[in-house]
This record gives sequence, structure tokens and C-alpha cells, in this order.
Amino acid sequence: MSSPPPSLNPAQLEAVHYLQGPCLVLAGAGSGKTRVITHKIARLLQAGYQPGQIAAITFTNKAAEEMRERAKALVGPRAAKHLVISTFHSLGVKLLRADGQRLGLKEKFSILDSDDVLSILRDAGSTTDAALARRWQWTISLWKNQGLSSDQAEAAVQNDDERVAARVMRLYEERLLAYQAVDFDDLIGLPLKLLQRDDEARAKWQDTLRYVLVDEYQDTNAVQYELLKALVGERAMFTAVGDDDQSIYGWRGATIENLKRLPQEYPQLKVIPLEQNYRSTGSILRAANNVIAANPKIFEKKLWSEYGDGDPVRVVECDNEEHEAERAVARIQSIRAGATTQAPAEWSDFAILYRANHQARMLEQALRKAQIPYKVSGGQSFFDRAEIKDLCGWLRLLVNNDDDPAFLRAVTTPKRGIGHQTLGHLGEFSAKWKVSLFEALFADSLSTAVNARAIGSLHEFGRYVNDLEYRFRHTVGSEDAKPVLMEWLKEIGYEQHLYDGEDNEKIAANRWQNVLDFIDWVARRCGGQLETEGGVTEETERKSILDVAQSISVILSLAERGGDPNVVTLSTLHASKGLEWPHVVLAGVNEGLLPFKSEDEEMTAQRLEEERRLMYVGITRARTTLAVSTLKRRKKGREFVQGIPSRFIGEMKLDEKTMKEDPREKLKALRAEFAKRAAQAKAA
DNA sequence: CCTTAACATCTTTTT
DNA sequence: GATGTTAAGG
Repeated sequence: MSSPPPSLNPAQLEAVHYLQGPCLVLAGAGSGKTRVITHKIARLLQAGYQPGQIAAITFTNKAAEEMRERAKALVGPRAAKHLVISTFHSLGVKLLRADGQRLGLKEKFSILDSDDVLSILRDAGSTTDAALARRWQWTISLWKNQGLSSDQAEAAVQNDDERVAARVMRLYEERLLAYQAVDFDDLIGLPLKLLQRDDEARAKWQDTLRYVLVDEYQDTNAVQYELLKALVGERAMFTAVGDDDQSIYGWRGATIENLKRLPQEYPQLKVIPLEQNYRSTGSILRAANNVIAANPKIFEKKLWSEYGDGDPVRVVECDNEEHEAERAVARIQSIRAGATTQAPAEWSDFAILYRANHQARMLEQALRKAQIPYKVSGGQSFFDRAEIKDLCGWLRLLVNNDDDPAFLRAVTTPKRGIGHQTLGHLGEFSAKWKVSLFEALFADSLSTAVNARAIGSLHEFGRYVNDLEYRFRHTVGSEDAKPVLMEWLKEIGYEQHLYDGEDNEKIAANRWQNVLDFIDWVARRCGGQLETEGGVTEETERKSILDVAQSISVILSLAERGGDPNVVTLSTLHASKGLEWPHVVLAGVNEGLLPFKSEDEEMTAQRLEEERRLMYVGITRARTTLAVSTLKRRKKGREFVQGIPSRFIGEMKLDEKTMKEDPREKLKALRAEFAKRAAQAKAA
């Protein structure tokens, strides 16, 4: 954060102190919206609200965590502990855990992650085509985010693809019901259903959560909007904080309509714009304002700053992607060494932002070549791979037999003759008797729900899990752990499973290698005599495989946090929202890329406007310097085609002199200078 | 006709 | 880097 002033400005004060009714805070980029929310929480406490009566809702866990930290600093740990600060989804979980039974949901319903969903869809639609299943998942999710049931979706289908998707959705919903499982979208939709249909529950929750604050309101979808409405009820005590100019998730179901509807549905709505920016220089803000001015406005808002103009925004024309990456690297090196008016910078002061993930490749290459440390944000980790999640599912089941999603994953991978029929019956049975799927396995009365043959397979599976658990509990130290783990893989036939599920042998082999790496990783953590890099052996505490399995989730969440190392950030524009850096480079700002144009989809005005907001988000990430680079030639097919600078560059209305100013010679000299310095450093 | 290897083509992503 | 597509060859 750039140093915010010690006290709130008049607009922020007004937003914080307005408690009389519904309130919409239009928080421009860098205008201190988190500050407003946390101060408003403090104000509410002061006004007599109990901590547990105040809910602050965010979109990501990260945002929720940060907000809780900031609130804690303001109101103290005791009050902060009881504040309801969570994502829409975890609030949904809270409601469903408490009152889901009123919808006929069992108490310990399972929450499926998107991999679980994908495999159910593949099974329900009987296809091995992962891409097709993913398209279904996509459409079904969009439907659900619009509040459509499978019936309604079926009635509204436009084409054959959608017709099939709707049919799969019906099967999918039946399957979820039988398993007593919900997906992420249900975590919003079902609580809404609860509040709409159950007067008692509605009264209870409206009485519990007496004031609701929503962060990033422009990202809400239709169902989230309805949930908010149901939650605040007639009293309508809420504050929505958002910025229509930063709405970039339309493709995910978020709708700006929610912003337009707010003043219509709540005529008494108090609208407070926050226009003073505490982040960026005048030049950067001017460029941002100019770009967004081309969009139609819902609410008038123009950012301003007390900071001086600072360095002009640069436009860097590059020959091709490779050249662009070099230029970005050269720029970073020269700024870091203090080649601008700014003070020398850390690596972590830099970010290179781009429209699409694949653009990161060249940039990574160039950074590696220049030996600059970097991280690619949003790159999925080792543990997100399907094969690793499969095995983690098994381990989770061993650690906690009642983990139903883990049960479902383990019992179906690899396939062991227990199909969805059997699992459906088992799910119904477990819901009826309020036990976990695993507990249901050994219930005497299970024979009333499942046929004898299936019971045989189920018992066999249950016994195997118990047996494995026993072995893993008593295997200690990495030397012993590895063979036991390998034996496990052999017993469940996992290698075969990988090769069966994939036509391409290379890919399967690659996955198997990942599995072996994972086994090594787990075994190493069992401790004992370990060889470290220098060939030195080291004695560490010995743990059982089960102990390690138990700590995996902790290790993972710690790894996520893992401090903030001093590295350059590469990120998509989408993933950059909410973050800021002193020095930002926007890469590949060309027609076709940003605004993105797809071959088979028409560029509507709406689409273009969202692309423009994306550009706006990118510009406003920068605090002191901003460079926008374009490609003169773009690779398309085997030939280069001419690259056209994005229309957004024109819209920034930069000075003529800024556009041209980028002496190639100077950069060359700088690069030579750095090569020299590097050589010297190496020699010394 | 089927297999393989070179080749081109990449949206955006959280829960 | 992964995934579908096309052209060549068996």
C-alpha cells in the first residue's frame, strides 16, 4: 500500500458513517475501499452491533483473510474473532451446515471440487472426452449462476449442444442428490432456496446477520444478488462496495445489472463515490481515466490524485514477442538500478501483466536468461494435477473415514466394479441414517438398500481401506515407507489405471512419473536417515505414513503462504485485480489480443467494454511507472502478420512525444552496460 | 485405412 | 506445454 493518509477523507468518512440504510460505495481503483470496509465495521461496533451480527462478504479466501487481519488491527482480536468475514461460498456452507436439513440435505453433506464434478459429468454423460465434459461443466455452471434449474435450462436451450448439456445436467443433479453432495454453485443457490422457502430460517438468519457488507460487488452474479437480498430482507441494512469500471468477470456470470438494479430496487439507496486515488501518479491516472471514458457510464466517477504527474506512461513498440520480452527485461533492469527518476527498486516491485496465459512463455524465457527471479501467478501447482489429487483423496480417506468426497474419489479411482447405481443407493442410505458413506458400508441394514453382489464389493473396499490404514499407521521412516506405498499403488492398480484412461502413452507415462515423484515426496517426509543435497546423511524424526498424510493439507496451506519472496510477478490481467506494483509493464497490447477477438465469436459492444475495463484494471495496477508494449509483427500460423496497436493505446491520449520517446540506442547502451556489470560481478 | 509425427493454436478463473 | 489437426507414410 502506498501510504494512505492518517485519517479518512470526507467521502470515506461519509461511507463509513452512513448507517441509516442501504449504501453503495463506488470505490475507484486505489481509493482505499478495504479501509472503508474495516472502518465501517469498527463504526458498526461502536454503534452497538455485536461482532457476530456483522457480516463482511468477499469473493476469495485471500481477500477474506486480509480483511480479517485489517479488521483485527482496528477493532482488536476479541471482537474480530466473532465477526463473520467470509466468502460468499463459505457463508453458504455455514448456512447449509446449520439448516441444510430443512432442505432435506444431510448434516455432513459433501462439497465437490471442480475435479470431482468433472468426473461425475464424464460418467453421467458417458464420455471420455475431457474437453466436452469441461464444456458441459462450464455451461451448467453458468446456468446455475443464473438461477436456472435443469428443467428451466432444458426449456431455454438454444441449440443441440445446449440440449445435450441440459440432459447431462439433469443426470448430474440426480447424481448429486443421491450422493448427498453439492457443488460450488449450490453453496450459493441452496442457501438462497432455503431463505426463500423457509420463513423460519429466513427470520432467523436475518436476525443473526443484521448488517452485511459486500466487497467487489460488481463481481456478483444473479444468484449472489438474490442471496444478498434475501439475507438483508426488508430492513436492507447493507453496504455494497464495488467499481463498475473493474467488472471483468462477465464471462463467469457476474453481471453489471446488479449495480444498475440496486438503485431501482432500493430507491433510498445512498450512493457514495470514492474518487481520490492513493496509489498512482497523475500520468497513470490520466491514462486510466481517458481509456475508461470511452465506456458508457452507470455512475459518474473520475479518479484524481494529490501526487504529481511522475514519469510519463511509455509505449514500447516491439518487433515480435521475443523482442518484447527482452525490452521488458531491459526496462526492469534499468529501473531497478535507478535509471529513472525513481529510487532503485526490488524485484518484487515489478509486474508484467498480459491478457492470456500463453503470453507468459516468452517472458519467462527472457527472465530466466537474464537470471531474474520471477513467479507466475495462477500457475497450477503439482498438487492440482488429477493424479496427485486422486492419491491425496485416498490419503484423506485413510486419515478421516468420514470424508465423503475423498470416499467417492477413492472408491471410483481406479474403477472397481462399484458404479453410480450402487453409490447412489449407498448415498441415500447414508443420508437416511445420518452416517458417512464409509460408516454406511458396514451397517447391518445396508442389505435393504443395496443388492448382495454390490455389498460384497463394498465390503471388500471397506476392508481394504481399514487394512491399508493399519499398514500406513505402522510404517515409519522413509526407507520402509516407500515400498509400502509402492505396494499400495500396485494393489489398486493405479499405473494400469493411468494407461487405461489415456490413449497417449507419453502423457500417461508422464502422469505416472508425477505419481512416483509424489510417492518420493511423501516417503521423504516419513523421516529417518535422509540424504541431503551434499550427500550428507541426516537423521530426522520418524513419522508414520499416516502422520504425513494427516499433515499434507497443513503443509500445502503453508506452502501457499510461503512468505513473499523478492521476485518479479508475471500475471494475467484478471489475476492482477486488487494488487499493485510500483512498476508495471502491460505486454502484448495489440488489437486481437487486448481487446481479445476470437475467431468464432462476434465482438459485441458489451464484450469490448469488458476488454476496456480489463485495460483499465491493468493501468491502475501501476503506482509510479507504466509501460505499455505492442508488437509490430505477430506470429500467426507460420507467417508473421502485421500487429496493430490496440485501440486502447490511442484512448489513453498520451502526448505525442511520449509515444515516440523510446530511443533504441539508449536501451542498447543500457543493455551493454548491464552485460558489462554482470561480467564484472562474475569476475569478482 | 490406420498410425504417427510434425505442426499450429492457444481467453480470462475462484469457490 | 498440452492438445487437436493435418499431412505423409506404412
